Amino acid sequence: MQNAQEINGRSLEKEEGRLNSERIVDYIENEIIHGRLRKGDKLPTERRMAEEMSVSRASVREAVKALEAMGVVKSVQGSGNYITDDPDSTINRPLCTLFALSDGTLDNLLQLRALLEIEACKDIITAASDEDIRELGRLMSYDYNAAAREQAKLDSKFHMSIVQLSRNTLVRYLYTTVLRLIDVYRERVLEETEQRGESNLTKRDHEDIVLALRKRDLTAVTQVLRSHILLNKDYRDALDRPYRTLV
Amino acid sequence: MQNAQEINGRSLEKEEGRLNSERIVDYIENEIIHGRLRKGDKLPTERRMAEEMSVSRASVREAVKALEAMGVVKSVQGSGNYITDDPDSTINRPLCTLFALSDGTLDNLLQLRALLEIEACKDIITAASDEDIRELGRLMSYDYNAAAREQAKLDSKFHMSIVQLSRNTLVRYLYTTVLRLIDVYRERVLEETEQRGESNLTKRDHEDIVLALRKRDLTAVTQVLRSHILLNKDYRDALDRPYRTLV
DNA sequence: ACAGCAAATTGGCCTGACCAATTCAAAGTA
DNA sequence: TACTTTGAATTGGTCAGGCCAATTTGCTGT
Repeated sequence: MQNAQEINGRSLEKEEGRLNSERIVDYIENEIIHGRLRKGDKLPTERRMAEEMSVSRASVREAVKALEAMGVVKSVQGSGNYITDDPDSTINRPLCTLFALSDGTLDNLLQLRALLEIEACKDIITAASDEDIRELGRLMSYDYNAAAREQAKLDSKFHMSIVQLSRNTLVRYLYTTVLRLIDVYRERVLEETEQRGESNLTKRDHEDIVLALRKRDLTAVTQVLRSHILLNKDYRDALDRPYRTLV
Repeated sequence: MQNAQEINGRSLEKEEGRLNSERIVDYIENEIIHGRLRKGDKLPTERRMAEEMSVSRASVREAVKALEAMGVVKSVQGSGNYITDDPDSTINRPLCTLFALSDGTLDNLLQLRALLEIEACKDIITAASDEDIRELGRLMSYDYNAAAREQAKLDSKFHMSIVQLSRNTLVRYLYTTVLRLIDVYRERVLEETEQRGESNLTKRDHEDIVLALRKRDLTAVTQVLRSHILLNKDYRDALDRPYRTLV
């Protein structure tokens, strides 16, 4: 088998120390970072890549699976491997298990959540249209007497909608992940305690948030958000325990 | 070949739709999240896992490579696969290419960086010891006349040291990643423009930061950090261009 | 022009083999 | 006894080549 190869004039020599699959991952990552491969593009066939890079298909597959784990590639049987950028499946899972490994606490999560959401609100206050904010108001008017589980879902949706108005891609991505991590815990709590009313507090908070946004009052929105997120009594008992032990 | 299997009483039936490698990833992730596998632990042999789960070693390897891409596992030839939690190799690369895919701008990055570092400073001001802050001061006193590249490296180290004092695991992790993304760009700039003095500004800022921390003055530290990070003229021309086009 | 079907394509998975780094225990030595 | 050496066993890295299953493609007949 050959050892040196060229693809697009780029050398793919068998470097010392690096695994085949790593080299392939690097190559594809590079193509992406430099814009030669873009969202939706189809990668060459596994068999073809294997041949071009003079490696076995097994190595190529390991690379593809790695990229898929990073959420950069999506495999479709019978069709091909495609570049994607789903922020959900992406950073999400890695960050989740990583966080579990790291003895991070629930409080860590909530703190970051508040940080990101407040940042998004800054953007909203300075740049969002009145219509955008009105839309948030509509999202807010859901049934606050529905089942707890359903309600939690809508609550998440409300907050997600806020953050989606941020102009910062990274903030939107990370918030998605952080909120999901929190939701996992929330779900767990719901399983155990099942139901419980008291969503009036939530309703009140949500109204206050939208109101403050409408007034473009950052101080107010910051205050409400901090208490809404950080002082939620559902979390109080668990704040300082490692997230890992909660889910 | 068998289809149903049990490991630790947990069923691993061949579910519809899920890939073998995915099932294995899920299984291991789960073991981690629930604390049954911890940092430093060694995974079972690839051959053993393959046998236990009734799949081929190829599938197991795809799963292991996926976990490695997420930074959760580290493979060592001849030795084994180990649970790790290196925040560097971890979230870092995925986030990097993902960010490249997403049209995120350099400004997005800097904004988030400021956010995280200021959050860390809050922690420092309320909880760090005077000794910790003195240590920062020592880190700061490096040669501000060294080569630009060397200087950039020390600058990063200084800021990293600040954030490492945060009690929030997630903040520390994310900052590492964000800073690295920025450094990639910075490195690029250095390659092009090569050298240039003017590090007195940096020196001044760093002094101000440590001073403000020493005084436990959050307002001051916030102000200095924001201008230090956001108003750096090196970035000015590139702020609104997609990060992808910069590296 | 369209619907239906069959072949080609493409990813998913398996077997079984060999290499290379590491580990480990037995044998040898000081 | 304690340390070193060394070779076998272990374990990840890679390969070849095959079969299956989903999808795509293109031909065919209406």
